Amino acid sequence: MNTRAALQHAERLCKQRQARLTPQRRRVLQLVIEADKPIGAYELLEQMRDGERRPAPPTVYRALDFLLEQGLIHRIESLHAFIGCAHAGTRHTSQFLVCTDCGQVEEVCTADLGKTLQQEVQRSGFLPSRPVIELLGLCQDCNKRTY
Amino acid sequence: MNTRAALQHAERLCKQRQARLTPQRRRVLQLVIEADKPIGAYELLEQMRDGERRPAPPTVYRALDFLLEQGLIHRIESLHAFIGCAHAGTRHTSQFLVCTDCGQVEEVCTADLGKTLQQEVQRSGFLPSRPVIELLGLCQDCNKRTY
DNA sequence: AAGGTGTTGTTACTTTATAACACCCGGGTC
DNA sequence: GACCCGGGTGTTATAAAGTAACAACACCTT
Repeated sequence: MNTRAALQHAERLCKQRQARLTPQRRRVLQLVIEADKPIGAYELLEQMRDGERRPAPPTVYRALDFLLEQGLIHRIESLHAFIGCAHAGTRHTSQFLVCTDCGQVEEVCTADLGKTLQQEVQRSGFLPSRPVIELLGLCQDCNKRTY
Repeated sequence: MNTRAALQHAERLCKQRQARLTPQRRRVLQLVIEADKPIGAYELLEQMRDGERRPAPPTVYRALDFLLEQGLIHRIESLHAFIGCAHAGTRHTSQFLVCTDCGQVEEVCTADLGKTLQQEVQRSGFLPSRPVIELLGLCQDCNKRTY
C-alpha cells in the first residue's frame, strides 16, 4: 500500500465526514499502514515512544477506535492486531487470509460471499452489523516453502 | 443442546480416537455446554471454584485446548469465549451468528459458503487450515424488541 | 523396580484492554 | 473578556485474557 496516497485519501474522507483526523490519529494510521502487516496496540505504543516516555495504552486505543469507526483500518480478531484497510471509503465486506507462518494478511473481497452470507442470515432473521471473516492458513509462499 | 446426549457423544468420539476425556476435561465440557451461550475461561474457573480455592488458569486452558482439538467446542474469537459444538464429530465449516445484545450465538453451517470460500482461496494459492467466520449483529428476538 | 508418557497443580508473569478522572484547547455566547 | 461546552488528550490504576516453566503424580510398559 502507498502510504502517502492512503493518508491523503484518509484526510479527504474525514474532511467529507467532518471527522477530525488529528495529528495523533494520523500518526497511528501512518504507523499501521507502514507496518504492512497486522500490528498490535502495544507494538504501536513502542513505535510511538519518544525517548524515555511511551504513551499510555488509552492513547493508542482511542486512536484505533476512531480509525476503526471511520473504516480506515481493520481489526484482525484472531491476532489481536490491526491493519490498514485496502478499500477505505467504499462499502465492502472483507475477508482476511491470515498466514500463520509469515504473519502476512491479505484482504480479499468476494462479492459472492457477502451475498451468500446475507441470504443465509436473512432467512434466520438475524440482522448483521459487523462480519468477522478470517481464514487462517498458509499463504502461497509459505506453502511452497514447506515442500 | 441436550447436555447428557452431548456428553455421551463426546465420550464415544474420544474413545474411538483413543483421546482421553478425563474427568476434568469432561467437567469443563459439561460447563461449556450447560452455559448454552459463550462462556469465558475465567468464568469457567469461577464455576469450578471449590470453596475458597479456584483452579489456576492453566487448568482450564489446558482442558479447553483439548476440547478444541477434538472439535467438541468452538472458540468465538470476537468474544474471547467458548461454546459447545453443535456438530461434534462431523467435518464441517461453521459460521456463528453472534448477537451483540443478548449474547446468544447460533452456529450455522452453510455449505455454499464453505465452497465459495474454498474457491476464492484456491485461486490465490492460499492453503486454509482454520476458518473464523463470525457475524456480529442482532438476533431475531433482539431485533424485534428494538421496535 | 525403573523408566516413559501424559495429566494435573502451582507460581509467576506477559499481553491485551478499559475505567475513571484531570486537563486543555477551540468555538460559540453572554 | 468571561463563561461554558464538547471533543481530544494525558495519566494512573486496574481488569481481563492467556502462557511459561517446573514440580508432582498416575498409569502403563519393560
